[in-house]
Amino acid sequence: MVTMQQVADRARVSISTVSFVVNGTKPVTPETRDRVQAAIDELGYRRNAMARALATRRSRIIALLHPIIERNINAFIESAATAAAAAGYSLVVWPLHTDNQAQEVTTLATSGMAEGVLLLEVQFEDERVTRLEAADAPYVLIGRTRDLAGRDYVDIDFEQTVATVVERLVGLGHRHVALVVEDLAGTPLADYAPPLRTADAFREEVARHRIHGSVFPVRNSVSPGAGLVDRIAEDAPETTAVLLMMGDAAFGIVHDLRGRGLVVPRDLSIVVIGGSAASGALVDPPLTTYETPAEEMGTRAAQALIARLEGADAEATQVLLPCRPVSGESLAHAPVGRGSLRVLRA
Amino acid sequence: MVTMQQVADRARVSISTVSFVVNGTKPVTPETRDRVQAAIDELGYRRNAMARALATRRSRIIALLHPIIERNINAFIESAATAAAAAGYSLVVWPLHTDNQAQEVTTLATSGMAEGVLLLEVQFEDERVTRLEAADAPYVLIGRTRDLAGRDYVDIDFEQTVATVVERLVGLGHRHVALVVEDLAGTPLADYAPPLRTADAFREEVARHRIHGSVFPVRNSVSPGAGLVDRIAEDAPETTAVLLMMGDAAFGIVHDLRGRGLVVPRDLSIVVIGGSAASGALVDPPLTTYETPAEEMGTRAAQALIARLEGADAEATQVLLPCRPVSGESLAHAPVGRGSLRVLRA
DNA sequence: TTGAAAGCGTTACCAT
DNA sequence: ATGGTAACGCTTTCAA
Repeated sequence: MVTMQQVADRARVSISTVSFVVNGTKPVTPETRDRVQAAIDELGYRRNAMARALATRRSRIIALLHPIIERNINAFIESAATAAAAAGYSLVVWPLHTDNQAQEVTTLATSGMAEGVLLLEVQFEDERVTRLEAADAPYVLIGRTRDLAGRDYVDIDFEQTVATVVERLVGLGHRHVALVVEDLAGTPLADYAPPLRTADAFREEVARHRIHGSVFPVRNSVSPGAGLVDRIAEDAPETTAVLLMMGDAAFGIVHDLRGRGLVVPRDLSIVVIGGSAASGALVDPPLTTYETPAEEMGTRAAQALIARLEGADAEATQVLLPCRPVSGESLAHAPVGRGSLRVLRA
Repeated sequence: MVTMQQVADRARVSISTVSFVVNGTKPVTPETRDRVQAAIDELGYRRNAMARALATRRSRIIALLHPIIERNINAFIESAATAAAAAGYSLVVWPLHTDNQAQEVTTLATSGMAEGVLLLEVQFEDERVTRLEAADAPYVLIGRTRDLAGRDYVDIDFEQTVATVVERLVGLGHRHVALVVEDLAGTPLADYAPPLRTADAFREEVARHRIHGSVFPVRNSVSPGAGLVDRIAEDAPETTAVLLMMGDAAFGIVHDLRGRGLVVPRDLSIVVIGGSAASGALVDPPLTTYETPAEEMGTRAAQALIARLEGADAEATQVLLPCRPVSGESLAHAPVGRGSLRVLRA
C-alpha cells in the first residue's frame, strides 16, 4: 500500500501538502501541486479509507438495515451478508457503472475500504477480474470466466444441470427438445456466461443422446403472444419438450399454447432451469423447475472469500452447484406420434 | 462516543488490559476482567470499527460488486447504493435477525461502522426506530411508523394511490369493489404498515364515494386454484373490480376466472397496487398496475440521509410518493347489471 | 504557500 | 498478568 508519506517523500514536500492537494483543502502553488500529482500517479496512491475515517471521525458508510424474512430483498445479497455477519464481516454493496467498471474496480481494490470482493454477473472474458488480480485483491466470483486457472468461484453447474434434465427428458421419450435462452448480444452482458454455457452443454448432451435439439435465443421480454411458440413451431415443429432458461417466459408460453388448444404437459413439456420455484408455482400447471441455489451460492462465496482473507488455504475454491430440482406438473412423457406443435403450422 | 481509555480509567486498568478483555487476546484475571466488563457495561462501550481497522490493517469489510444493468439485483438496494456512491458514500447491507433486531440495531449504531441508517420493512410500532433514536443515530425510514413526529422517511403514498384508483373505478361505474392484501398476522411482520394503511385508506375511500368495499386478507401464496376467487364470489358476489396489493396473486386470479369462463376485464376488473409493471406484463391481459417507485424511493432515502449527515437542514424529510400508473388492459367499465361473479354461486 | 506535530481509537510489541 | 507506548495513515491546527 502506498501511503501519503511515500508520496510526500517522492514529491519532496510534507505530508500536509499532499493532503491539501488530495483533498483540495488548501491552496497549493501549481508547481508543487503538479509535483505531488505526478508522484501520486507514479506511485498509484489512493488515500486509505479507514485512516481517513478515523482522522475525520466520518466513516462515509451508511447502512441498509433489513430484517431477514421470507420476503427477501435478494437471495444473493442477503445470504452473503448473513454469512459475512456471522464471521464478523460487513458487506458493502458496490454498484458498478457499465461504462468504466474496470476503473471502478481498481479504485475499490486500492482504497482500503474493502479487503475482498465478491463479483456478480461474471462474463467469459472479464476485465474486472483481471483488474482485481492486478490489484492483488482477494476475490470470489459468483459465476466464472472461461479461463478458470487458480480463480476462486462459486457458480451454477449448468453442464451438470442440463445433463440431468436432458437425460430425464430422454427417459420420458422425448426426442426433439428445444432450449430457450436469453439473447444478450449487443448488451453490456453480451459475454455473460450462463446462457452460453448452457447452450453449449445442451448441444453436447443432445448430441450424446443422439436426439434433436434446437436453441432459441430470445431477446428480453417474452410476454403472452410474443411469438416464441410460433418460432418454435416454425423452426422445430417436432419439439415435444422445452427447456426454459428464462423463468418469466413460461407465463407467455403456457398462455400461448393454451390459446391454440394445446395443453402442458400433454402436448408439450416445459422444464425451467435457473428460475425460482416460487414463480413457477404461479403458473398452471405449476412448473417443473431446476432452481438456482442462490442462498447457498451467496453463503459459500462469502465464506470462501473470508477463508481466503483469513489465509486458511492456498487451494482455490472452485465450487459448482447444480440447480435444485423442484417438482411441478409441466413435465410428462413425450406425446405419442409426432409433436403436437406441428398442428400450428397447418 | 465512549473510548477504550475511558473504560480503562473507570476500571482502573491500562488501556491494554481493556483491549485484552475486549478481544480475548491475552489471559486476564477474573477480577480485573469483571471490573473491566462492568465498566464497559456501565459506559456502554463499543470498540470503534474504524480505529480497529486502521490498527489491524483489516477493515473486515467485503464488497459485493455488481454491474448496474436492467436485470437489477434489487431496486431499493441498487438505487440507494448508487445515490450513496454518487455522494462519496458506501452502502453496507446489514441483515437483521428476527429474534433480536433491536439489539443488533443498537450494536450497529454504536460501533462507528456506519454513520447513518436506512431502515426497511418498517412497522407501525417499531422498536428498531426507537433504538436508533436512543443511540442518536441519523436514519431515514423506507416506510413509516404510525407516529411520524420529527421522523425522516420516504414511503409510498398508499392513501393517495388508493384514492386515485378508487376514484378511477367509480368513474368507470364500479360500485362494488374488493381489496386483496397480504395477511401478515402471526408473522414477524404482523405490524407491517403497508397493508394496514392501504386497507384503512380503502375503507375510507369507498365510504366517501358511498360504494361497497370488501377487504380480503390472504395468507402468503395465491397460486392458481387457491380459492381466492371463490372467497370473493362467496363474500362479495357483486364485486366488479379487485384492487390487488399482491402482484403475484394476479396470476392465480386471472387463471381461476378463466377456468370459470369469466374474462378480465369484461367480467371483472383488476388493478394491481405496489406490484411491478414487469411482472404485470406477463399476464394476459397485461395488468393495469400502480407500480412501487422503488428506485426513486431508494435514491431519495439515501440522499435524505446524506443530507442529514452533512447537516444540511434541520427539517425532517418526509416524502410520500404515489405509485406510478402503468397502463394495462385489465381495467374496464363495470359490467352492466350485476357483477358476473354471481354466476359462481349457482 | 508550506511544514511540524498533535491527534483520531485501536492494536500489539516489549517491559515489568 | 498488566502496563507503556509506538505504530496504523490520515486530517487539521498552528507556526513559519
